[in-house]
Amino acid sequence: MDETRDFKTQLYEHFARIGKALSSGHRLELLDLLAQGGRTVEVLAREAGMSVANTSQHLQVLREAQLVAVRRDGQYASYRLADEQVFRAWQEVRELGRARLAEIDRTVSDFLADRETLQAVNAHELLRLVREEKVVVLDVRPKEEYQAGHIAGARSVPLAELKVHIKRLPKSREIIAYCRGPYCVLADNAVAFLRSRGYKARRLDSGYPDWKVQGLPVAVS
Amino acid sequence: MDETRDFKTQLYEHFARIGKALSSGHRLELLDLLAQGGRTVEVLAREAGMSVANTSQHLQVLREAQLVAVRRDGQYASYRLADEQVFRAWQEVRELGRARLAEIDRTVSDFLADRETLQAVNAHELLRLVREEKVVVLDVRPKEEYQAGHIAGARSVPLAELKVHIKRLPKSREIIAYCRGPYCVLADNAVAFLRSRGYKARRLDSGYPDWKVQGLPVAVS
DNA sequence: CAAATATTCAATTAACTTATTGAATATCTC
DNA sequence: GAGATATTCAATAAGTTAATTGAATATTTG
Repeated sequence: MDETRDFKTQLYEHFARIGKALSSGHRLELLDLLAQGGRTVEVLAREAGMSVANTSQHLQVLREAQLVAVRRDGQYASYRLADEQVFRAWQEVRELGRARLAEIDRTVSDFLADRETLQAVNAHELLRLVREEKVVVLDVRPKEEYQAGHIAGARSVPLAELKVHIKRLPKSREIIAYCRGPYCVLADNAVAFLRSRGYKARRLDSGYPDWKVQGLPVAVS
Repeated sequence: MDETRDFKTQLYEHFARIGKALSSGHRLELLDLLAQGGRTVEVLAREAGMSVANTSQHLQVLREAQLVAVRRDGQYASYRLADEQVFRAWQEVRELGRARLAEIDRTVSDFLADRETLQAVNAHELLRLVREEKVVVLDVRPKEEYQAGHIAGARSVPLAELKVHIKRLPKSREIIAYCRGPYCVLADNAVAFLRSRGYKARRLDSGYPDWKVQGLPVAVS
């Protein structure tokens, strides 16, 4: 029965390829960006603060583990998540980290001192508030990410445009901002700005990909 | 805003600690064993075919990532999964591998040529069959694992005892065998043996931890 | 077809991970 | 308290991974 041992070793070694792909901070950041929609190498490199060559190499690793797919588009290579299950695996790792690694909470509250006062709304509460027309929902990600997919009924107001757009927001209704995910700071900044101007505002506790993967209503344009 | 970059880098680096813990075949095998219940270092080493020192080192890595917890018990150190979420993360990695890595299917069908003919039952079908009292359910894992927790209504018949126990099984009802997980071969062997003796038998397509994590009825004794 | 742009590849270096070995520690048993 | 057992630790050697650099390739634009 030593064949059984070889079989097991080989099998777990295969699964470990997935783990290896998830074992670098840079690669997780790339996956998290790709969860918002496809992107070129250069854009990914800029957004993740890495060199293009290094980004390309990490993308090769993700591609070998079949977590991302690439489509050549003229002179650009456009990468995207291979499928939604890849996001779910990253989400599971993220939630496990949040639950078990105290350092994560510490890092977050060092950087975002007022995270606790934010009273973030969860996805199901938000769905109810939207249905009852009690809130205005703002997608504060870059416009291209909104166009690639957004929460049904949300308006696109990239953080940079919020200062201008604010005049068109009602003070009578609460405003809910969301962005890429629970650790994305765009929504925190939006909420802080809105509150400083006397608006009632909170953030969604997760992000667009989390909303989508739960099967909640989305729109594309 | 370079502080934001540092914050992100640090945060993703923390999450990558979880990925790193999942990036070795040996460690995944240890987690999969621990999902059946707590075990000592020596037992883990024997079951995973590793040296005790090496097993201990891998367990330290898992412990630093907070995926396992240890309790000293006299001269033994007993390791267990830190919580059920750890199993879910491993399960997600496992399912992602199954869905995306063709090598996994190939490795399985090379070793278990008749996997396809097995017509495995899924958890919800099994639950229905049990409720309707249409089947006999056999837990073919070692007795200690049955005692640490098993599917409600299942009988403990470790594979080695099946030859003796077979006399007490009805030919009129179908027999469903299950073991540690979808890649555990104990249930395959049990089904092959039962069929060779003229019994109607199938296996559960997953294992005890998968059943439990779905919230289906379990028993302990 | 030359120049510009986007991406990948290959080579290098530094840093990290793994398995092995043997020693150290800690608990139990007599 | 001596001997046995279980686990961890420390040191080593071999193997792997990461970031950087500069060159190679491939596509578009003029």
